[in-house]
Amino acid sequence: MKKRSKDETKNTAILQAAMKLFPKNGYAATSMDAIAVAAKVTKQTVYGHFKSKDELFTRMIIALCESQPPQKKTAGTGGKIEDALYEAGLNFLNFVTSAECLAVTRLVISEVARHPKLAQRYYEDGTQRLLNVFAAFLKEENRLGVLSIPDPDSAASCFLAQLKGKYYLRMVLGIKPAPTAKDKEQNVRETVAIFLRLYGGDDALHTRSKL
Amino acid sequence: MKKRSKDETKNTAILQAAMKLFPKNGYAATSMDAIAVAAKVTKQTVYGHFKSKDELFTRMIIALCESQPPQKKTAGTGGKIEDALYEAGLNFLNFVTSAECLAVTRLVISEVARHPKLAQRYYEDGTQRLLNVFAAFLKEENRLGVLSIPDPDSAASCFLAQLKGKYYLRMVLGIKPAPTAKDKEQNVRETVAIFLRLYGGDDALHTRSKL
DNA sequence: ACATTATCATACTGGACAGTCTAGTATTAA
DNA sequence: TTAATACTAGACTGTCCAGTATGATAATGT
Repeated sequence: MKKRSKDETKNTAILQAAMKLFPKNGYAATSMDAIAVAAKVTKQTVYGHFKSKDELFTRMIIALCESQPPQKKTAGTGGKIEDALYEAGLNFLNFVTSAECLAVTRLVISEVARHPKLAQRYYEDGTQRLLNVFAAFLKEENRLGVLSIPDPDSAASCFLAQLKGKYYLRMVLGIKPAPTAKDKEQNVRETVAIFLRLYGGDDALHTRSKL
Repeated sequence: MKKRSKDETKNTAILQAAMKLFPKNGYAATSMDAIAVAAKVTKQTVYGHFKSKDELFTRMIIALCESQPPQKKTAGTGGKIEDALYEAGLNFLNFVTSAECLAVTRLVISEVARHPKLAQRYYEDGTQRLLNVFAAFLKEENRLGVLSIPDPDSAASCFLAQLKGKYYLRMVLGIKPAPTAKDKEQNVRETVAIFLRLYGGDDALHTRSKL
């Protein structure tokens, strides 16, 4: 059997072109020709690597999901719990409201009817995972005695809900004026304050010990 | 000047066909022919009433915005504030997670890039307005002495954020299993509890006086 | 009554685009 | 070296669809 393997670099070039064009223009308005051009490849090659537009779209979204960096844990590093929550919250908010993330989110939402499994996957690999990471952080703080939250999963959900609540839908809908960096910081501060009022308990507990 | 006016019933038939088909299939996948058929009208007539697909789409969304029923006020009707919040919250949540509302939301989101003004309008006539109504409700309760919330707008935003936080994105993305009616009720109860812990102050205040 | 215009019915145009085909060149496993 | 396969280049097919054209009929304001 003589078999030449397909060029991996072309494959990723095609995927990357798709990652650029689909979120920018939407599924229908992105042509396979345009993707081929952007990937500097012939249309034939595109069809050699992906058997249809639909498959390319699907694999592109999956690749995006898998390329999401794992959120770093910051539990138990000393310092005030407020600061840790603030940092985690700001990271989260900045991530989900970044232009790229918003574009992909809109894309996935627009294809919910035709690609329900993709939406499911996107949610699990995105929102769900971040929720779990944050809940794990809270549990760790619980264990360290810094916090004492009866239901960390629920609290995590509450925190992230509050965080996104104010600006997320606005930004998905592209409402102007867009919130500034200061707006977001303010939002995170308020959210942390609310969270601590709800779950912080005694003020003396808010500073984490090293052990 | 002799002028025959266009048939109003045809106009609304076309709009209604558009309201049915666009949210169901999306902009690109809804053809003007299909709309004409659904409206029991010729394509010519469609173009007689709306000069392009784009205009029909735009007017359809605007008509939807305008047809949204004003949320009823329930301030100062006696009974516990918890119950009033619960009722308002459940109404809100059921409304925004109804199949029709979700479909339109997805549609507007999918067209953000091409119709930014429409998204703006949709937000203002939808979310924004409900937010204002709820804030007005809180202010009224403030005035009646039932609540004493320093910043009712912020509190309203907080309440609705918390309400949507848990299930809204899930439902926009069509994540299965979909939350049941009981799930939603539970969610509203939790949200009311959180709200009252944050803003309720003294427990004695939670029962509203008739005056 | 009459002219204007809405509506119907149906055919047509022009463009976009998914996917295929052909034919030639380059690469690489055996 | 050689046979298979990837890739290039570009033409081609078939379909879908927005929007127009034609030509006839029906409604309506004057």
